[in-house]
Amino acid sequence: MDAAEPNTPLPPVRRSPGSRQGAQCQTGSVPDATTAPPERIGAPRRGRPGYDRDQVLEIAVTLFNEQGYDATSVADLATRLGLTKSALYHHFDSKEQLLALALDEALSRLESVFDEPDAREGSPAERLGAVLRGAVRVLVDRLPYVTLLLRVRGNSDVERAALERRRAFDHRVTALVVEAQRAGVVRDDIDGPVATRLIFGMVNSIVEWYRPGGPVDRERLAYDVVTMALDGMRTR
Amino acid sequence: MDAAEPNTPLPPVRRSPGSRQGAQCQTGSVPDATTAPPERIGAPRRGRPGYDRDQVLEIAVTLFNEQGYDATSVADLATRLGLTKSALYHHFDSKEQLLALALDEALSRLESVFDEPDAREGSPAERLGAVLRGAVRVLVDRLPYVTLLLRVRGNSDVERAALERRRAFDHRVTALVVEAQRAGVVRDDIDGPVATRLIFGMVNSIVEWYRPGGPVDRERLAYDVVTMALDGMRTR
DNA sequence: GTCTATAACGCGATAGAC
DNA sequence: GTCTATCGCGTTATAGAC
Repeated sequence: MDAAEPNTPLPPVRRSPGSRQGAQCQTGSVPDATTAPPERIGAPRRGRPGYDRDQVLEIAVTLFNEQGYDATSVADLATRLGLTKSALYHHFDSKEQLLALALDEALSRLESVFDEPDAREGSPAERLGAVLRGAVRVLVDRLPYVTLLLRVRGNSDVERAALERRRAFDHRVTALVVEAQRAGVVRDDIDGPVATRLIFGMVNSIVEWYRPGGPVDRERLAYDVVTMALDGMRTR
Repeated sequence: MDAAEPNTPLPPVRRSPGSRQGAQCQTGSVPDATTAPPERIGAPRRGRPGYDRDQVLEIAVTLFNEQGYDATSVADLATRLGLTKSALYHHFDSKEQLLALALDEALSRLESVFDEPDAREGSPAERLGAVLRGAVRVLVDRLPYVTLLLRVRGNSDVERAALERRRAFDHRVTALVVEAQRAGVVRDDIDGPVATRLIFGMVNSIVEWYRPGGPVDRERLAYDVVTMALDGMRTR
């Protein structure tokens, strides 16, 4: 392990519990979906704040992103949360479960993009635009989760399952691109799958530099990405 | 460290010595470019193939990409090369030096893109296109090196220096984009730096899926990337 | 002199006992 | 919760083979 960022100063952890956007529809298959009471972990026993499950998860994800999943020990996590390992293990089965929950959060959100009305109606190009816009919003709103997802390299069963699900998502977008090509609204001199991958490269790269609270507005970014993807950079 | 892959069963270690894929392509202007005698490491003493420095480096980089830099031990490397740790240490100062050499290789190649004639003459848009095309070629020709570079997160001085150099490269491209905007050949309704980052996202994502010897041709890819970056996906 | 092998050092982290 | 044994890591010392 290296000296990376020894002790980052506890980023703003706040998060509204009921902020699940996107028609849940039958995308279902979201195992936990904690819409229940915000149970406290690490109770206010000695003036400590106490976190709910979502907050614990988000802090874990942040740590995974900072140090890498492997390099993050459960002890690190416990320290950051101000409680003991055993307390953590009382609420979560394993470090890998935290990873699985985080990846599911990112994937569920991404998949729900297809359920939004704009993504289901209109021309292929319009639907493609809606999906891309939705994806950008998910990236921005769930930045640490998607960041973690995009760094997964398939080093375990959990990671491989996430990669598979991500691929399925990509395929759905590719199908949309190909459909748009057949409809004549998207150039067909570029291979559909290649074009789709390049677009995803563009969208996904957002996690590398976008920081909430920074100068770039979320909606502006979503618009710019779709515009650049569809219309390119050259003056039209 | 985690259980992920407890003890990977030593993947197919053998590798034919002369299997350097990807046209060697003397893109020129490569600083070190050991054009000297191909000194052998792990001499043919006992029927071992023997590698030159570049080959050792490439194998190291491949391992770093497969397992991660931290998770790759010098012993792993030695095993893969069919020699002992100390033999390795005779030729290289440290594991980190291997990393530094690899990152320098990637960065030097990328920087040299600006030196090519096409990148120095013509309109801003033309030069931008040339730089992007050159960058794609470097990515493809030096895939493992650039892959490693793009995964660097600044966990050590060597990594931070590489990040700094990479940022400098990005700034030069951003300047080109802004220049092209002022010249009126690039849309100015999108923030130049944002657009540049998105373009880089597109270009850099190539390392995630492109595989030499696959169905996608290098020159075709370079053309497609520049076309999509400048003209977008929509039918024109 | 050039290269490689055996052995071991020092350090950090992890795991188990208490 | 703290302490301690242990292990694996990058790295080095020394010396033998070409």
